[in-house]
Amino acid sequence: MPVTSGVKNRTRQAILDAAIGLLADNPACSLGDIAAAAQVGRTTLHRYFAERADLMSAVAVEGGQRLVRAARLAELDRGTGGEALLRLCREYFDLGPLLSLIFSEQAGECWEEQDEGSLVAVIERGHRDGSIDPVLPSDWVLSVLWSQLYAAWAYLGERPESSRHHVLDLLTRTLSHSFGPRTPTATEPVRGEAGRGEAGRDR
Amino acid sequence: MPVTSGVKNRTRQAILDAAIGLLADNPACSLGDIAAAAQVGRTTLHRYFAERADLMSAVAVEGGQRLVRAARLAELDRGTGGEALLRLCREYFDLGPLLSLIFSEQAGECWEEQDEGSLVAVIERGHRDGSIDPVLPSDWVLSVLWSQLYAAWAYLGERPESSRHHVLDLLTRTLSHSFGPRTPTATEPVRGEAGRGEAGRDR
DNA sequence: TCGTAGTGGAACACAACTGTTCCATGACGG
DNA sequence: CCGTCATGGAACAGTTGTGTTCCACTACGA
Repeated sequence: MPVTSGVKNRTRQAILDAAIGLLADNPACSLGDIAAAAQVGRTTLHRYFAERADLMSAVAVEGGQRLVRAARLAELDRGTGGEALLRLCREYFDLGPLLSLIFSEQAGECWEEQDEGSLVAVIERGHRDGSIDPVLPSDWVLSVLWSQLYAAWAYLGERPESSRHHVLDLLTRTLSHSFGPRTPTATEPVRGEAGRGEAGRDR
Repeated sequence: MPVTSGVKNRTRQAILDAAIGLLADNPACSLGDIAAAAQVGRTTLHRYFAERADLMSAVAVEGGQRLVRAARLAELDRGTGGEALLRLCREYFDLGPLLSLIFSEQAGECWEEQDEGSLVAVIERGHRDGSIDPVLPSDWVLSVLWSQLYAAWAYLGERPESSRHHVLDLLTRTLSHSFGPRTPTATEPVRGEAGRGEAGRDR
């Protein structure tokens, strides 16, 4: 198949980028707004994506690809599970507005698919190698990861004075503390955990 | 002013409850849906809230009141800053769907207002008494608090098999780890009522 | 120069939501 | 029994977004 002329590729990409940017702020924004943001006529937008649903699924596919690319860059096989997860977090942070979109789960729903599985594998590796608290279920760890990722992105957006680097620093700090049984400079036996030992937690 | 008849109060409250529940899932839901969920005619809804904006601001006011009430129940003055923040978190968790609404910041915008200030005060107290890592800015701590609160609520909603108590437990664990520089036993205040005197853990 | 690919604008019908008006009904107290 | 109170339904006009059609314009290669 011909590679759709290059011009069409660029137009299509511009529409997708605009869609991601606008939908992140307002998942109910109109196609007219998206077309305008992409500097494209609404007619042209409809020429590329016949219905709104088509655009949405294309955005989902694009987002999924970016996620996979980020995961590859993070080299999840390297180091402990906890380290890999933090590297992934840095890569994800660069996804920008896509974070809002994924987190609000407005567009598609199959963001992760195959991804989900490999991330769980990384977390379980962390459970075994001691870099992630084994008490925390994998899907809970993922929830915390995504929520803090989104929080960091929103935090950066609301505070132009704080640098991307600074926010990323706060993020990795709180995240690693959340997961690690006691990652930072082994502060010593936590295991005592007074008060909660006997309570029949967990069912 | 008369207390608006009691019946009207109940109707008004039913509409507000339905609105909070539906808007949490879909901030763009129609007034017809809200009226139906409240088991009320659309006409009646318009009789209480002339325009959509009126309903939205009433929801914002209602939410703000619930926030203040939760903060009062948390007795923020007691114990270390970190302990107070975790107690607040438990109270906030009970707000249910309101969490989604507040977090997405769709409705009004003045959710916190006066609240914001007192929360920052609690966090700064935690900075001083050593229960919250002084390196973390107050607003970042708040961001993490809200995002994980929302994540926990969503987590519970997607997994009917996990108990409210279990999720709350995961939440306080990861949250306290996020904030505390070295406060392993900070998760103690699970009971709440008993063991007051132990609070003197600050340095 | 001509034909084509890619585009944009104008117009249209259609659907959904909104806000309003008018009227009918059931409950309740005097 | 009658009046009011609170309500629900039906109908309407107005707005906004959607999806489609048709036509005009520009750039570019043969």
